[in-house]
Formats: sequence, structure tokens, C-alpha cells
Amino acid sequence: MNRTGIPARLASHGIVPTPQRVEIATVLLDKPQHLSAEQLIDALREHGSTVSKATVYNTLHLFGEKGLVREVIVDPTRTFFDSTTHPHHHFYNEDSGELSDIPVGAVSIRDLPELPEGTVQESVEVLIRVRNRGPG
Amino acid sequence: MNRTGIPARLASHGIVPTPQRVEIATVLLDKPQHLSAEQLIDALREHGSTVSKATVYNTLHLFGEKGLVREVIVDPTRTFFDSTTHPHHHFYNEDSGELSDIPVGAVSIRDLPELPEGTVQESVEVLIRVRNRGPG
DNA sequence: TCTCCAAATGAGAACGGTTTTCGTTTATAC
DNA sequence: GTATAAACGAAAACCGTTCTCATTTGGAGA
Repeated sequence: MNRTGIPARLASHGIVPTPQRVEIATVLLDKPQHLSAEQLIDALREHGSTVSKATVYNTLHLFGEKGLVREVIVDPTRTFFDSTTHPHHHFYNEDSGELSDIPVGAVSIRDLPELPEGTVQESVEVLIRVRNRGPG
Repeated sequence: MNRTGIPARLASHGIVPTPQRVEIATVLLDKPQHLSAEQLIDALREHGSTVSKATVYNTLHLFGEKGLVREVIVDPTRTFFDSTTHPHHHFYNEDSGELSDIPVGAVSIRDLPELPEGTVQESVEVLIRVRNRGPG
């Protein structure tokens, strides 16, 4: 169902399922994961895909707008794309550059604050930065 | 106390208070605020300072390492430096690019999760992304 | 089937915030 | 005064991302 399901999944999000988009979605949405654009391009190449960098970026932004992936900003040098879109939070290992999920329910917010005048809430993100425990 | 206090404040953080560092700290630490490097350079220029870009970046990183400012990453295009270092959280207005503090105590985390194997916690950050309320 | 048109793709150039390079200046020690 | 290391700064390099624009693709209608 995975491979055949991708085009339908794109369509259900209002995305025209072109071959390139299907390739990208097949690799990125294969499992819960967080990939940078560069990592995704590498993965695509390993799968024999030849999609261009421009299309990968265009597609990632399109997927983001349509709610098929979530953009995660934790590092000034690259953006991560999260194949899991339901609400959850993240650990970011600053030593390894690895982004991982905090199990749903393992953390929750108490007392959401009043928003700044004239604004509407977009998202609530909790990020726990960690480092590898040093020797000792 | 502000101007005379800055060199001592740097020194107390293990930072040699050179003229440039004092200029930078004087502008950035003047009040609770969040400035990007570019905004800070503009502010320095308005104060008559001629510090170079390289020194501003070097200094900001040094201040960050020494715990004098906090780096806030919410936008892939620029890093913000927060003059308030005690624990607090942020609103980020994606329309205006404005970063603001969530009042301390207005939000708190329930049930911190277990950290990934072999890691130690660095920080816990809550970010609430907002947008300007559209007309209507 | 042929044409037209709009959307999508891709190669490579451009962009822009940040980092690096490396020669010069400054501060401190002796 | 001289040596030495740290700090500074101008400009180039860097690099992830965006942009340009020519080409390709896919559908609608003739």
C-alpha cells in the first residue's frame, strides 16, 4: 500500500502527483524521520532518482504548505523536514545534529499564554536541546 | 551604572573587555531585546561604532559561549541574540519577523521526558509561532 | 492526431547570512 | 624598547537556499 498509496495521498492534500513528487514523497514519507534537504537528495540518489535540487526544494515547500510534512528549524545551517505532522515535540542533539521525536504525551504545556495583540497562533513547539554526555 | 558596569560584567563572565566588546555589549545588553547580527550592526553604527562585521560575529559567539547572551533559532535566514538569559520562552511572529518574550510563568512544561540514551539536557525551549490576524 | 497553454522541471547562476583568511593593530609581559 | 599572543577588520570564501529562464510535460480543445 505504500507505493501505490503515495499518489492518492498527495492528491488528497491537493498536490498534483507528478513523478518527481511521488519519488520525493516515497522516500521522505517512508517512515517517521527528519531529513534535511541535502540528506533527502542523497537518499533520493541512492534510490536511483535524478530529481533536481530545485525541484526538491520546491516540492518540500509545497508539501509544507499543504501539510504533508512539517518544517523544523533548530539549526541555523539547515532546515529539517519532518515526515510526522501530528503534534509532537523534539529533541535536538547539538553534537550529532540528530533530531528525534519526544514521545507524544511525554511532555505537555500548562497554561498557554495570551497571544500578542492582533495575532493568531500558528503552532506550539517544544525543543529540548541535548548534548552527548561527556566521559566521566 | 550601565556604561561603567559593562566592562565588569564582561570580566565576571571571563570575557576580556576590549573596546569593541564593550561597545557591542553596551548596545545589546542595554535592555531586554532580541536582535539579529544585522540589526545589531545597524544599531552599533547609529551609536557611532565602527566595529567590523567579523568582530561582531566573533563577539556574539563568544558572548553566547560565556552565557552573556542567548542564541535563539527560529528562522532559517538569521539568528537572533537575546539579551535576556534567564529561562523564558518566545513568541515568533512569522509575518513581521519579530521575536518577543513569553512572560515567565505564563507557560510551563509538565512532565519532562526521559532524555535519549547518553545525553544531557542543554535547554528546554518553547516557541509559539503566530501570524498577524487577517482582516475579518 | 496536432496545437496551444499552463504547470512543472532542472541546470546553473545568484543570493545573503555567516565564516574564514590572513595581514595589521593592540595589549601585556619582561 | 622588544617579544608574544590576542584581538581586530577588510575582503574573500562558504554553502544552504532561492531564483532565472529555457525546456519538458500533460491536458484541453480543434
